Amino acid sequence: MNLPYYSSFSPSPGLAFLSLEDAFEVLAESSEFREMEGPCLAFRRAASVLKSLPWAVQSLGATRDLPCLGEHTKAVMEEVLQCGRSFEVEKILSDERYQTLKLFTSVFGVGPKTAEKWYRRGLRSFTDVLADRGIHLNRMQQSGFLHYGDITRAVSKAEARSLRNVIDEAVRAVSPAATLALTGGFRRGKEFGHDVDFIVTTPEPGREKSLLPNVINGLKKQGILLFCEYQASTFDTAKLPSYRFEAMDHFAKCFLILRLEASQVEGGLHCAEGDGRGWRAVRVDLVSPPMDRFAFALLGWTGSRQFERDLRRFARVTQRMILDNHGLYDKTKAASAHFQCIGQSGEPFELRAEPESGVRRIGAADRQGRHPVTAVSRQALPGGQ
DNA sequence: AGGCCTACG
DNA sequence: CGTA
DNA sequence: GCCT
Repeated sequence: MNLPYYSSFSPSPGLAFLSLEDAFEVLAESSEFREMEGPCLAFRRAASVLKSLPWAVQSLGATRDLPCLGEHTKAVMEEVLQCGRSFEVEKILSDERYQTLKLFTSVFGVGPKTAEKWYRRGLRSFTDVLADRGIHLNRMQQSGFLHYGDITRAVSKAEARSLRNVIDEAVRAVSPAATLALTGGFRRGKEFGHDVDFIVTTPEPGREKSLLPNVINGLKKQGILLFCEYQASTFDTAKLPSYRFEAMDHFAKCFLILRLEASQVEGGLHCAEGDGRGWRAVRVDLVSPPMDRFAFALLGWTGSRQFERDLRRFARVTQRMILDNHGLYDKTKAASAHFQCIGQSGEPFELRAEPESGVRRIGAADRQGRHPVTAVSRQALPGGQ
């Protein structure tokens, strides 16, 4: 069986052989910390290929026709398959620099560069960082440390459902006709996530501009807004109606940290042993596209990250199209410097690979393996649900 | 030899 | 630089 | 590091 190069298109129950997958994730992370972006991506793809398989790899021969697995990754696999461990991976895991950078980058707002900076200063623990007078934490990092325990703890499906109610109430107070959709990992059928993503849109044109700020204000008045970074949309039809592509930048969105009350969660909070607070902090993302862009936003925000990468590269290289969260553009039908946008005026768009390309149209759940659903169709559009 | 998703704050 |  |  031949898998397409764009590996995360494949079905993927992916329960077994976590150790192989984890081995590549460690190698990817290590590459990232050493600023080797190429190898990092290659190991991520290798991990993604393994995750996408519906069976457990038990011999090297079974990986013969798989993409993204080359000399190095196969050598690691042979080691793991034979003795259940890899010398290279264990060396990385025992490395002080790797351990420290892994710890630092687990903080919301701290990436590889900042982690590296702190490491070079000789800092090795959170205590070291917080005690260093020479370190200025930005707003995001302050929140990251303040809510570290809560933010790094998984969010349950029950907590996501409860948050849906909280957001829905705040949205409905602003625009009763608005549509709210749960996206991200929970839309892919996951039981746990690290945050909760929503798309909110209103049928009243132009209203989406004030929608999010008003929702944020509502949450603030409730006293449950712990962190908020709001990004206004740069979309402006009045300015450049004919230059759609360049005018299209980004939808309004916000990264939030919300206070979730235990009393509002069916079955209680997913919290630490002996936590008597009765609430926890949760990362929440809201994105608010104009209604005619709902489907593209949903496609872009349903993920996973590797799936989005593969899908966009596939659109560009194989289909000669450009895909982003706003639309799909046909490069071969470009008028001067601009592209024609596909799938406007409400008809469902399809980025459907033909059978000979070895790729099929799939649903959100297929992006990590569960029941089949139609990913992008009329049913996914507001009013169709 | 050159690319690796794309776009924001 | 960081977020998704 | 893997692919084109």
